[in-house]
Amino acid sequence: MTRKEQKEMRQKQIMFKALELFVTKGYSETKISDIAEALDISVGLLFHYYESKEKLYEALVQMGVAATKKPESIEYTKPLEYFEKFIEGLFAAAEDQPWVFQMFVLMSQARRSGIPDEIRDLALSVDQIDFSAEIIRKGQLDGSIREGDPKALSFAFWCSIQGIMEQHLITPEYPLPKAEWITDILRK
Amino acid sequence: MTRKEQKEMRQKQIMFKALELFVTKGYSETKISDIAEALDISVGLLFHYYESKEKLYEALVQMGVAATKKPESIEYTKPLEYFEKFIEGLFAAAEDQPWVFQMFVLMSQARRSGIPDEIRDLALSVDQIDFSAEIIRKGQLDGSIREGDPKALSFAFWCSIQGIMEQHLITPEYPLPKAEWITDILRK
DNA sequence: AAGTTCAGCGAATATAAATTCAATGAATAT
DNA sequence: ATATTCATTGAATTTATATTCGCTGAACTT
Repeated sequence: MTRKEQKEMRQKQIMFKALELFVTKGYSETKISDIAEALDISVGLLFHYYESKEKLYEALVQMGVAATKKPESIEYTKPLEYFEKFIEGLFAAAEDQPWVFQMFVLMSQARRSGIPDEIRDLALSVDQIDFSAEIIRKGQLDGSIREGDPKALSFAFWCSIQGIMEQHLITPEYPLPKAEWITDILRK
Repeated sequence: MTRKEQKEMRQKQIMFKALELFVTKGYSETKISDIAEALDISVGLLFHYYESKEKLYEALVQMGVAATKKPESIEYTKPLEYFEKFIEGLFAAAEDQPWVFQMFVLMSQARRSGIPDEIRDLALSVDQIDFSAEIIRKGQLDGSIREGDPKALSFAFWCSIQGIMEQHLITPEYPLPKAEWITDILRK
């Protein structure tokens, strides 16, 4: 293995393990040494790759922003379909690509307080609520989505998703809900 | 003011401020000195009242357990009513008694990992999911609640509530959803 | 009204976690 | 072949925060 490959592999290793621990245990509750131990590497090596815990966190958020901006936009004709497909895609990823799920939670958490402004702003740059409110407005026009402030509806929808995903990471033994149950928050 | 009164007042002051900060900033992100500064008291005084940060946290969870167990059980005839009334009560409290709201979030967070077992077990002792699953089962029998694993439905419902409340504490400017939108997760 | 308790303070200490650094040897470059 | 780079380590250091402690004066007790 070339050094370049090795380097990239380590970086990925560290990021994905950090992602996992940050979303399950919490950022502050996760010690650098927890990550190092989980990967069976020294603490020093971690600092060789990331200059600080905060930078590592920031790198994760950057990765999340990049992943979100990828133009794999969801195909849909009816507004409700958009939300349904989104949830199904997300829940399907829960098993084989846990990082998709974890990243979603990380991004939501990064928008909260207690996070350095610079990082929070990054995370806020890909906020779903306003975008979804637009789709909801369309759905209200064609009668598929219930009446009410589109932003409030969007808020309710995304917070529900968020709550479900956070909990699922911690207690994966509970079955995930059907996508339909959640979209019924919006359905007329 | 007698000393006894003074003592009780301080204890309450400390607890409610800690509750507020713990749920908005997070437990680890809240420094003891943050609490002291917010109350304009010395750090030493805080330790005069609570022997450690963790004990303070535990005292809060104890308070939450006690509050939950109070037999102010919700009156209802139809199962869905139970959930609707619960949400309405909770959301109504958001303005005038923020601590009700905050306490609910604290209890949910205390059930997660990263929390000392002893405290988590306390919080788990008043877990809603199993209790609600029973009510959901009844609702399925009388046809008011949709088909599906009652536990999964209960999980979806409570996680949604949790997600909404957590976010509301951090961005109170977003309007809270109508109770009906959320109960439609369960409605047939 | 003298003695005791206790709220309250702030500086000193302890602890835990993040971060630095010098040393090593294997991979790469010249 | 020799020199240079760099992944890696573990011990030393720094930093952040929790916790302790001795002191003070006001409130209670007898």
